[in-house]
Amino acid sequence: MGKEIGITVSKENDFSEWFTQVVIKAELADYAPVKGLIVLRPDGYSIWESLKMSLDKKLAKTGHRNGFLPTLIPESLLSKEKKHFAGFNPEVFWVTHSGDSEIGDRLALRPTSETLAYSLFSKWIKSWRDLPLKINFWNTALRAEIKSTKPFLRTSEFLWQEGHTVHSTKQEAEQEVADILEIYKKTVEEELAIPVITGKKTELEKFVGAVYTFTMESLMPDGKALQMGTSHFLGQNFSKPFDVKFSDSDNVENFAWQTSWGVSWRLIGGMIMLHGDDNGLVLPPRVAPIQVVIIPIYYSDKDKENVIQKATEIHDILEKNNVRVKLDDRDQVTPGFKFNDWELKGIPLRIEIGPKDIEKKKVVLARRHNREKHDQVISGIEKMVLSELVSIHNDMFADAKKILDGKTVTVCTYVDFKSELEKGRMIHAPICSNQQCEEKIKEETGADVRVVPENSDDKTLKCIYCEKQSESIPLFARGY
RNA sequence: GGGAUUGUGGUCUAGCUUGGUAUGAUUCUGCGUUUGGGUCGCAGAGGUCGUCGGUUCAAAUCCGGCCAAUCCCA
Repeated sequence: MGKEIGITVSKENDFSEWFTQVVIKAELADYAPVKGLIVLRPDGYSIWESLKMSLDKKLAKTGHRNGFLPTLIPESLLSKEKKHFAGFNPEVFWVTHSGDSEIGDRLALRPTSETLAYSLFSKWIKSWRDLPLKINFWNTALRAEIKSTKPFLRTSEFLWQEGHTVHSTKQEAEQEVADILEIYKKTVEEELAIPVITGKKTELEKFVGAVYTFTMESLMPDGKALQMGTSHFLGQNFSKPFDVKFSDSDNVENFAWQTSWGVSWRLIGGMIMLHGDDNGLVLPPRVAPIQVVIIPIYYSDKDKENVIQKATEIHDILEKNNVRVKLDDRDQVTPGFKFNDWELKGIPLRIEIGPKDIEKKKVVLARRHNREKHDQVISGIEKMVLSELVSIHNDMFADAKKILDGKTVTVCTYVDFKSELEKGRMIHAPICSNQQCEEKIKEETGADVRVVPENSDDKTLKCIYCEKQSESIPLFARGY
């Protein structure tokens, strides 16, 4: 019995259904009444808050400050940069009425804020002394997703941050784009234990309106790549139409150099897919809303008193050491039920304590991610728990890295390319400078260039599609 | 963009073919019993059958629109 309480399908056999069940049953999120929208529940939002805090700290250190932008953008403004607008237009939600009266210049629910932010930047910036301008916005973006929506991965409204910076020189802006990518990578690896591959997007896949786009990609267990964050060098593509100008020290007017970058709650989707198992969610310790759960075990009232007292002591000492800890003192369910319950919710570390343990002055520690149990003496437990949490994170990252590396291959022919793709691999394959080859490969196989890693230039091989001289060896995969 | 499937107490579900008082389990509340990997018993609570409309004396059931979810293909 109890089958219907937990996850009813295996991750391996029915990945898609598994993912949805974990999201709903671990109480991270639920469906909203409108297509493609989800509601974040406290455990889901708490993970987002952890990411936000971690990123905010790093961004503050590098001179960024947070601001807030409204959701509505007039069409006249949104369409000012034509390529950019054309790229987004099909998925824009439009507000056409205010009450019963029609709005002349209809309003877009922001798909992204470049146009709105930059129309203001042109007002705020006059001199080189006003630069660099580095603002970050924590908000949501709305993009109408007609088909195959998935909680956290593809939703019509999503939480994200969008950073926008303005610089007086091209070099400084390019440095910013690279620095942010590094910050993103660090955050994802250190908070979520997700290994990523960084590099550039191709012309075909870059952000419309950018000169170039940096990206970080990860591979999910079903063989599809997930874009985890992007950082765009915008050059002067927006400063010109939006008139973002500054006077330099010689009092000559120049167009500014700009960047924009963002990560979304997709990161949470990636974390669920990568680390979760057949028992449910597995949370990396640094973002877990609860890091340690204590399960008291007792038979008689007398035992109960002793056990609860000891469990409370442990709870208090852990709390004093800044561990997010919960004592599950529910009386109406059995310890066995609690084990399953907290495993479903992915709590990284469990402490079991019963009469037998108290006699021996120890407890049982159980790790969620590999389900290993071992005894631990009570004295000095706070130090042990803190180091366990670090070690759990490291193990989770190492396991994920092993999977990623094991699923990344290099091929030289189109035949091999297709067969490796069917096995759910990420593939390094040489390609020429002709964009049509890239397009054809995407059309015929569904795989696109996820990222062109640094130092992947190579002119000594043959393009897997046309067999002419290669330009680089980018990384291909099917994507989310 | 094309196709298929689904929607019944919080959750899973029977009933639908052949229209007539909505089935069971789980959950929840109370009491007792149990508690080291999803205890058991008794009593009680909980449903506009996704939604709007049509057919009919009568619709969860038949028909249509819409909404939502899932999967497959481009």
